[in-house]
Amino acid sequence: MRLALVELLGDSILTASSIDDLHEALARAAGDMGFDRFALSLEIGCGADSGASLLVHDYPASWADVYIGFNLAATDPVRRAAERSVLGFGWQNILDLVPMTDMERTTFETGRRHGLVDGFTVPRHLPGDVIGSCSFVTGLGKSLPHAMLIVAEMLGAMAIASARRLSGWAGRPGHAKLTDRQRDCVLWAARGKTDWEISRILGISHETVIQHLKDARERYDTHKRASLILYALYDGLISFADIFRWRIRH
Amino acid sequence: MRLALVELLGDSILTASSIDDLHEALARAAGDMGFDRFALSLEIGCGADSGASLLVHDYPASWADVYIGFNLAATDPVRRAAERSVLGFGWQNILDLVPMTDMERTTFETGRRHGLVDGFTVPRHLPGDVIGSCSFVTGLGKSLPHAMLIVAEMLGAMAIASARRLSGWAGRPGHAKLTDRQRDCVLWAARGKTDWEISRILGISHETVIQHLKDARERYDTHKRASLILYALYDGLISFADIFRWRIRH
DNA sequence: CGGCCCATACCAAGAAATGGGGAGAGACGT
DNA sequence: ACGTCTCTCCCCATTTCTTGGTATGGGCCG
Repeated sequence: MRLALVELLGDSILTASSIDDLHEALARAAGDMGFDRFALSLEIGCGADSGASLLVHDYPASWADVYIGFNLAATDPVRRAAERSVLGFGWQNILDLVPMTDMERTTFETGRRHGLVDGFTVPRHLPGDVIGSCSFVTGLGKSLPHAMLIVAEMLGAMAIASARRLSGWAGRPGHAKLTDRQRDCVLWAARGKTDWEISRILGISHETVIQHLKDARERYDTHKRASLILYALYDGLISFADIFRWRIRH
Repeated sequence: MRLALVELLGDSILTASSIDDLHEALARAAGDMGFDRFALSLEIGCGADSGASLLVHDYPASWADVYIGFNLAATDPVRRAAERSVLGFGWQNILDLVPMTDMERTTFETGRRHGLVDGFTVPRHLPGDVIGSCSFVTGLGKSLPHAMLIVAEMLGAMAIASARRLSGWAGRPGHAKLTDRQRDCVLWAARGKTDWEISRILGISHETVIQHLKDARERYDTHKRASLILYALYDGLISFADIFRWRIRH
């Protein structure tokens, strides 16, 4: 019974007491589900603060060397798709989530030649805290175990939660918090307005807008308008919905 | 068989063609799992002003009125825990995730008096995009259907994905495509580099970087560097991990 | 009360981005 | 062979952003 599999394997993943434990538990889980390999990736503590990254996998060493050596993560479509999806996805369906550049296609094909033919990736994120994904991969001459994808979805999520716990990251120490007016200015800046336009919109002087954005940049310890916007967006102070003003119907 | 339940109910949730459809599917799912009620919340924007949100639920009207009227979301421990958890959690375990203030305890107790005694909440987030949670709730004299929590975890995630799609967030067609080089420049711009710094990093002339960004802006029909970055981010051409990762390594 | 935060307003100088031109080399497909 | 696209490079003028200051008034809290 598949659900018993979730509970059994899930327990060993959630109670792992070390990264090595987790490696072992995930390797067994991947095998039991009918996959050949796994990879768990965690980016911890992104945003204005620096954090750490964690990578646990049993990919071929040849591929791992190439991947890390040439920083292929930068052109890995799987990783990027993982940040645009709420649910797990098969690698065949990546194009439904994100467009692929030529470089990314190359990275994907290179992986395939190293034996990473098809896979199922489970994304799980906490804004301002962690960006995680867990992939289960099949090799040559094998197709994804479709009946097991639901199990993979659960186990992948558990693996990410477990890795986050093991990494000892207690969350971001302190959000840079903006005042209401600062946030207003950042929001309108994100909407593409100039300082002068913002001043007309908010009914305050041009110099005041400059001052608010100056203060906001300082709080985020950055010198760039674009970075300020990105930090505020990542922290959830503003959102794409705010920026593009899309209306959600009820 | 419980996993068959996931597949059956999950299908009706994922294929819902309207919010009303989704409401109906979730109500049936909650009942079939042994819960009494459900609430699905999609948050777009943490700021109070235009922060669009989607709320689908079958909570008692009396509670909904109080919750919205007094803006209890601001002191709802369930909501706050949902922003700090990777996996679904039972309301009994909220204290493992976040400390609770007196006000939050009051909100929690008030909900309990309105018949929301215990619950299981599934969080699911996409940084810069959506903060979602789906709760399944039991009433008086009933305990959580523990065997069904895994099913709830899956169905809750599906409900969030479905609601996100229905709200018009997913499936935005017509991506402007950038060339590889344009994307490189946008990415480094998102990392807070000036045009001149980008030229040194990519080993090309300052003028060329300016040209690439000029072309990229034109493709997205914008006149602002920040907007260009946001569009590329929204379209999935670059990601938060792309933007922030390099910091982690150095 | 004095200190702190917030919002408001102003000035000046330098750095950076933007918009308007133009141009050549190489790849690719029809 | 021709057009299209990409990547590369350059010039100029103008706008916008960034940084360094200063300053006033209001509100809140110990």
